[in-house]
Amino acid sequence: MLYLRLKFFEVVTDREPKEDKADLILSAAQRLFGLFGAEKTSMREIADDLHMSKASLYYYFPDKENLYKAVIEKEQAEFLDTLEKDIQGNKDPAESLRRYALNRLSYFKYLVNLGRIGPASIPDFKPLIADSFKAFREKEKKLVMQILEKGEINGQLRTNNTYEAASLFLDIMRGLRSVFLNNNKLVSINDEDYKQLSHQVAAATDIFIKGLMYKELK
Amino acid sequence: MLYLRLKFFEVVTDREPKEDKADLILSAAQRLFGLFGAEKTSMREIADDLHMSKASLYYYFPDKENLYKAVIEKEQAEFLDTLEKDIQGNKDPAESLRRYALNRLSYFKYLVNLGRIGPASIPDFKPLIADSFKAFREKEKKLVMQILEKGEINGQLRTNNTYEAASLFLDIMRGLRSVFLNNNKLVSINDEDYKQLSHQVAAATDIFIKGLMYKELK
DNA sequence: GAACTGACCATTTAAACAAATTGGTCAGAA
DNA sequence: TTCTGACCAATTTGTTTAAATGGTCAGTTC
Repeated sequence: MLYLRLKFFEVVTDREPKEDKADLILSAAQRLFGLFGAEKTSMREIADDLHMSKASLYYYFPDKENLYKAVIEKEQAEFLDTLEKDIQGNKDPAESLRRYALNRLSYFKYLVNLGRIGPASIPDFKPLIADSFKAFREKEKKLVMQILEKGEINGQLRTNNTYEAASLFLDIMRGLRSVFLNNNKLVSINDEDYKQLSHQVAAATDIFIKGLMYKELK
Repeated sequence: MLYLRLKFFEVVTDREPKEDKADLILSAAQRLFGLFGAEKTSMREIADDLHMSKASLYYYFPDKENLYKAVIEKEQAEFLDTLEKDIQGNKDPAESLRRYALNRLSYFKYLVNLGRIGPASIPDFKPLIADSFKAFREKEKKLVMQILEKGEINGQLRTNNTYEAASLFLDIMRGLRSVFLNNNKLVSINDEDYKQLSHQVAAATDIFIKGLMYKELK
């Protein structure tokens, strides 16, 4: 009976945080990677932080690279989710595009300020991580294509090729972020920087939308 | 008389190549910097290449950084010159913008294939060189502003703020180049790459122009 | 049998030191 | 005025050694 109570108690505490071990590891890794960068965070540190053996980490994740990948994909999934919901709720394609641009910028700021993007990640991503990013961009592209197609249908926007237009738009956005980072040699983005970049991104989005709304005048 | 002939002869040979020593040094440096990168080219190598003493280089250029700066500014001046002429000859602003974009791309290809831009230049430019690039971008901006203003006058293009529009356009162009380089991890640009990038840049320029030509429909 | 561990290993990385190379100077020769 | 060899401080490069790291595995623990 004592045994049963103990067991029951343990089950309860185990359920209350609603996180299994893999999630705990993921969170710790996320925090430490954000603190020191993935390269400067050892598996030992993560294990110590969780008061568990390093070997245990390898029970849940095959290697460090896959752990890092899992952290990144978790964040990407979260972002894509909120993005999708935001778009679904909105009817006007032009407005959706504008909202995408600013949401994406906010995610960018988050990544930069966590050191996930920038000079620190110079020994740039290994193949596995690069694949994650590529897949993420493809998902983004699909979302933007959906927006453009909606605009196409109601005759508001016109593009010969939705895929190309979406690619171009995303590359322009990405390019502006990249140039902004390079121009200012930033390691973190404060409110002032963010305001400036938002302004530029909004302006670019606006012109892009108008460019797609353009009608030949006869 | 013999002395006079000798002197005369020397003056002639000196004029024929039409290059003084500083130019010779500049050319050698340009070639070697292009070959090995500025950081991996020593002043000794440049001097040896010219069969002169290293100390002589310092008679013409105060230090290595300024020599590198001179090389870069020489190239920039040449590019800006051809650009300016190309624009002056053209009457249609939209067409001028399109031509600028492609000319600028060609200069970009030149710089990349010379190793002047890309992963090799990671310990990125010191203050002096950064200033040169900044000045170059300002000159570019002025040129684009001229184009936009011409469009403004004949009512073809409309922008609230020519300066901002020019900045945005240049940042978009720069961003696309940057993204292209990062995406493909390129060290040199072949014809296939170039064609692809040209296409994208042309498409972006087109949408940008249409965005500025947009008229509110009532 | 699933969850976990300490001890172990091969490979990277860091530290420490010496040797070579580098950017830059200068008195003086041509 | 143009150019040089000899020279210097500082950085880069090579080399060796020690420590730390990612990863494995036989074997406990529950």
